[in-house]
Amino acid sequence: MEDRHSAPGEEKMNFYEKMRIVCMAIPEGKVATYGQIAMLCGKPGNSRQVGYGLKHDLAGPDVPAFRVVNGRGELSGAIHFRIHGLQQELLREDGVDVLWNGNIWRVDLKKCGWKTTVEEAERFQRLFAKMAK
DNA sequence: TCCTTGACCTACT
DNA sequence: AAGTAGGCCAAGG
Repeated sequence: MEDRHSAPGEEKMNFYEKMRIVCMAIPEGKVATYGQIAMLCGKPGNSRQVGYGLKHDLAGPDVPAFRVVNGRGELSGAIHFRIHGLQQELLREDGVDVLWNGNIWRVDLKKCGWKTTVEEAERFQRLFAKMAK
């Protein structure tokens, strides 16, 4: 039982459902980090679960997983796409510059990172609360 | 339960 | 720039 310990009125939507909402909101031409998504889901510190969820398709189909990179702008999940090189290609189609540094593909977060505010994060929390009602 | 594994993160060199 | 150390935490064995 999952919400065995939840108090009355407490959040009922699970992490991966929230992940889907947040990922779908990443603007075209921008990228988000695992930590940023975890935070927007109301779970700062759960960045590893974002990667886990994407790897196992727990956020549902057609989520733009290719727009998710690590905190240094590296395409650390590229290896896990069905087709080799797919993430780079999709980002390029998005208009994002992807560079090979001799070891791993990366993007410039300063330039194409999705900038989110605390207000925006709070708006997501209210949305989740409403959806779980 | 305890232990290991990871599409991670920050701080520090 | 790139590498390391320590921390993080859900999942699965």
